[in-house]
Amino acid sequence: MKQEIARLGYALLGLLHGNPSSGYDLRKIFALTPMSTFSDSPGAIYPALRRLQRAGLVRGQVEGGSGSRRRQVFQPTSTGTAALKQWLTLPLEHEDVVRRMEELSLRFAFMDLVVGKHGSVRFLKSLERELKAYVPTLRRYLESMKAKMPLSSRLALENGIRGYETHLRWARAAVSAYEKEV
Amino acid sequence: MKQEIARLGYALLGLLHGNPSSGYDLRKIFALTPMSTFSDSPGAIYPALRRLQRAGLVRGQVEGGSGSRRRQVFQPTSTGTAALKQWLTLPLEHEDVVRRMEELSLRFAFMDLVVGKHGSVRFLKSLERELKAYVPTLRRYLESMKAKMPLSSRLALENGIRGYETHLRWARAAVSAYEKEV
DNA sequence: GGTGGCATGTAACCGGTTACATGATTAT
DNA sequence: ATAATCATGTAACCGGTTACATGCCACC
Repeated sequence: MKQEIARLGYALLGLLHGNPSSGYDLRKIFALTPMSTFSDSPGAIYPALRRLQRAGLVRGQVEGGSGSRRRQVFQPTSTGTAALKQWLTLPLEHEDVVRRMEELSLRFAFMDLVVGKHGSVRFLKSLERELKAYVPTLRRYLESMKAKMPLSSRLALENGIRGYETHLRWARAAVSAYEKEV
Repeated sequence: MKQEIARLGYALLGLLHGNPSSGYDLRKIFALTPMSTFSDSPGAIYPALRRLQRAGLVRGQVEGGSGSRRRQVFQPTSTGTAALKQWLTLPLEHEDVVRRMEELSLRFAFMDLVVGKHGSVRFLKSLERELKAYVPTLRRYLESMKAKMPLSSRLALENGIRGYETHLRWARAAVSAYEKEV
């Protein structure tokens, strides 16, 4: 019963939260908006919705009347919302920053609506803390290794580090944005 | 025979190029360097090496003498190097930037050694071209949607855009780095 | 003789990719 | 009528995750 939820599952839960949608609607989101990091393939989305439904995390209701392939609109159940909230409030760990930065971005996108401003700011501050620690270790690694690295490898690493530095600056700016707001 | 090669497969081919290593060596690279976006799990690496071997892309030779679990060092065959080169010189497409930016970074890291300065610069210029086109479309999307988006979603998108802007600035700086060099 | 590091492997499970397939409704 | 779009589905395949397992060697 307590099956794990995959990334796509959380993306769907987040999108459905406060926005009941059909599989087709969700596909269009993935196809036409910057959420296009996710695949809009039916082979990904419909099975994912079924899994969520079987796990009792979303409820679907068929719109209109006749026909075997009629539009079905999904929305999270209370357990679904709880699972989403639990995911959003998971403590941020070093590994998240190293290997799952995109997932963190996704989590943050849903925060306001589900866990509110406080949750969002708490998240940003722990992200800031992790990045503040991580960036210097990357810089040190680059310094100690660059003599032995080919230029493109060095530059690739530099690119990665700049990415993290950008995230860090962004996190600080985002905290200010919340402080300014209201 | 013409099986597709997964990302991990290319990562291994790239690391082995000019650097014959054992599975264990490769695991340590993934565990201890900024290549840690890849898993260092034996369940990922050893099967991947076997696949490459079966496909004739790497050749392994057992070091030392006795024992059933003796260190085995792999290196790319000429077909392996050809496959790597082919991957590295694949034309850069819009979809790569949208959905596979990390893969592009990985590709670039191996460029110098395999396709040389020319290949690296060509890659950077096409990356620059793609990003120069993509960033404004993201900015426009944000402008047109931000009124309807919760703050955290807006900020998450802003984060993504800044990431791409950073990549763009980096690509330009990287081209200069090549021009300055020799 | 026991701990820890070196070194390699396997198997169950699961989710995404790709490709194929169906059928209703709307627009030309 | 027929093409396009709405809308949902399935099945084979494949690779990564997780967990488990084996065995050698060095050192204390």
